[in-house]
Amino acid sequence: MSNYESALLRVLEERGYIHQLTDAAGLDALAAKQVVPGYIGFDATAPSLHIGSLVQIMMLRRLQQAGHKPVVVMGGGTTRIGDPSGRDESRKMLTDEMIEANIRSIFTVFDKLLTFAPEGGLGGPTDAVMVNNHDWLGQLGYIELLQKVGTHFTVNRMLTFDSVKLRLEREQPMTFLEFNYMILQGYDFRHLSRDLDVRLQMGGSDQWGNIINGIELGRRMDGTELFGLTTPLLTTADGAKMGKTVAGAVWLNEDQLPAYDFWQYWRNVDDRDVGRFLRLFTDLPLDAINRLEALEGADINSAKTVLANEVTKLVRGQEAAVRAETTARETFAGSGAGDDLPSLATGPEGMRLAALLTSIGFTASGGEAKRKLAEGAVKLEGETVTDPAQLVLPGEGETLRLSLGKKRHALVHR
RNA sequence: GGACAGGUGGCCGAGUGGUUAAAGGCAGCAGACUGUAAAUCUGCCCGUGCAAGCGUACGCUGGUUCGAAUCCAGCCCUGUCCA
Repeated sequence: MSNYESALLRVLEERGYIHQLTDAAGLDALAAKQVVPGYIGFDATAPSLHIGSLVQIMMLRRLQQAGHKPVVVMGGGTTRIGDPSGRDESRKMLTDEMIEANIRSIFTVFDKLLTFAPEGGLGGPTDAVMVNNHDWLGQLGYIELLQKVGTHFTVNRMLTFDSVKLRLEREQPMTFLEFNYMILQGYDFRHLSRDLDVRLQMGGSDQWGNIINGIELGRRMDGTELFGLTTPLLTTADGAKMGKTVAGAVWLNEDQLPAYDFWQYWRNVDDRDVGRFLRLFTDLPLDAINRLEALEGADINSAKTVLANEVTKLVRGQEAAVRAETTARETFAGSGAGDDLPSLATGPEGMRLAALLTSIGFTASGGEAKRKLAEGAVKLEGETVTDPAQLVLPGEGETLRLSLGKKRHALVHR
């Protein structure tokens, strides 16, 4: 491994963030002598990012910790086009209002992990800022775009990019609109380099091509030297993409996924992922991580608890982490039930078991609820129950514990 | 604009007139085993109903037929080649 001079690259290297780097020596020298504003672009297609983006967010945090300036670029403009990378199908269009609302919602998570400049300003040299690429992309006229940016791209080269090649190979359609995405994203970097003196763009490994475009563009248009860095594609040890669970994506925002479920995701990671995730997603010092990672057999469970606590603390706050852990301990260790479990009121009439399972979100349909009951997967107050028509009516002030399988638990009250 | 190929359940992919709610695989859920892990084995995997059943579903719209994902016509969409 290289011996970096700058704190930034040392940390990123040690903790496993670096996959590809355009000019390691150049960036190292720069970061060692001055503040390097660096940016990562994020999509605004949903009201929350999920943990697939957490590596990037954490990387911005490291950047700031190392004394540099994080710039969060929200793709308000590019979201209107849709990144063709990694997907076969064109993306749905969102309205401007939806995109604005998404950006506001996503900001709340960044605000926990980064120290931002006061609203509207650039703040101190290492204060984070969030910008929206619609602000500059939206003003570009088509002719202007073609003249300024389009002349620096050759179709020959664009066709060699993975995002494009993949579509062509799979004989999937790619619209001209999407084909333009890389031009716009390249322009982002160039714009930011002039406007905010940004010198570094980071991103997932699928963004390599886009990042290179920006670097090229900066060099051709302004003669500026820009740097690019990508993170490894994060898969879990068994090869799946990170961030999918029972209920779908693992969202960062509290209103998309309760803290308890968020905590559980980390508590349940594969043994083999524990060390890597601790390095990437927590601020724990490396020697502490090495100790935790070395645990074997069932002991590694305590490392997973640490992981869950630390990540939840960062993303959801200290209080949420404590609540989630307490609930987990009471639920799994004892036969009790922590009060942070999802809960549901039956109303004074009570509810049939099958309907209850579905309303609480354990099953997607009444039919599935019945099948799970028949499989003996459902427990009420620790007793296996099988009758879908059974009426569940907790007494006044009483709380019943309903479980699907070993992991999913909920509280039912009147 | 022309020729050819194609559009099937979350994804991949069989199926070319009835026994097809549609093979198989992946993903997912549950059970057993465990450590809230992995691997393995087993079951489940459109909706609704206690059930018999009913309702939806194979790009869209019509048609042929007792009966269509399967045949016919028109349309829409995609790809490849040609202009």
